[in-house]
Amino acid sequence: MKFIIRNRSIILYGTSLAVLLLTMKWLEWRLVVIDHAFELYAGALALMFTALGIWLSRKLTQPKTNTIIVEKEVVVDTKDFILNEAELARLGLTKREMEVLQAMADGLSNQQIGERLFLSLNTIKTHSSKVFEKLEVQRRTQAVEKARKLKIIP
Amino acid sequence: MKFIIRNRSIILYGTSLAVLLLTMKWLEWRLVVIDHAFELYAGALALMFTALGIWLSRKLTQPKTNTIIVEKEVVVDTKDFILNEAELARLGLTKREMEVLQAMADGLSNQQIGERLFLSLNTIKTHSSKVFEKLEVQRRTQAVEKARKLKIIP
DNA sequence: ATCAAAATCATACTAAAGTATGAGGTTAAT
DNA sequence: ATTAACCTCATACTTTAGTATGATTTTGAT
Repeated sequence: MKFIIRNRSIILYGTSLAVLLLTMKWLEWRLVVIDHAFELYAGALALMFTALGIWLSRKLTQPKTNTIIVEKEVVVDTKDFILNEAELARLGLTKREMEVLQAMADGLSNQQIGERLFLSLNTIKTHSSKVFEKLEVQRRTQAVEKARKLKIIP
Repeated sequence: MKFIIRNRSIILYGTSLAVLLLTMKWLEWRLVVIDHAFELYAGALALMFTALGIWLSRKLTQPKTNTIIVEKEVVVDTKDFILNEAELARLGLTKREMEVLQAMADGLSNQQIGERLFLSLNTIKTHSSKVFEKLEVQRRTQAVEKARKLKIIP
């Protein structure tokens, strides 16, 4: 059953051919009677098979597809923080200094930063002072502001 | 000339038809000699016109267009700060408190904020304390952090 | 191995930030 | 006119931040 469904085009084509050949056979007899109708007969045949060809073509060939790609702009919320490595290099902030700066940006107190990084309060003070020097600021709030502007922290 | 180019398919079809009819005429003569070749002749005719039909179909049908919409991510620098008025209302920050908060976010010291807003240092301290209360934080850095997260300052 | 930069921590100090409380003055709504 | 919220400022105090200086230790590069 599935075979029939799958190959129905081929079967149909075969059947059509058979039917047409029979028709031709009948017309063959007609030709004896009305002799000069041959051109009409041939024309009809041509038309029929042309139609069959067209139909076949449509059935059997998958349609041509012109794929039109339309680019739709999707606004992506710029979490896209691109670290400004040039600035970072220029400023010469060390790893630890960056960590302290980041913690400051998170709103932590020096005490809390010390706890986070397992360092003493004094060490944090030293580091933050260095950060301020390098960023040429006086306060942690300014440091965070500037660091954000320079894209060295998110 | 343009007419020829535009309708070349039709012209070709017509020409093919003419050629085939001539072929048939020739074959008609052949039929007299080899009589039972008629089935072969018909079969050939059928095949030819089927092929013609297929060719015609392919030429004449315009291709289907599959429009594929590709979502392309476009990075838009979200300067687009949308003030979260809901949060602002919920927190109940006053005008002055907002001004102080903004100045804090700009990295100013309380002294500088006082100068900017023509207020005394003590007034700024009062305001900032209120801001901290309302934002439920202890330090200015945390206040700025939270305010930014809540989208009440850029 | 040596040298410089980085990292750690301390002490001592100053400056700024933050808290608590109270007291007038202004303004807008009832 | 009264009330409540807001704004202003002050004093007194505590806490945190920031500066200056110096010492010791790690670490990476020559």
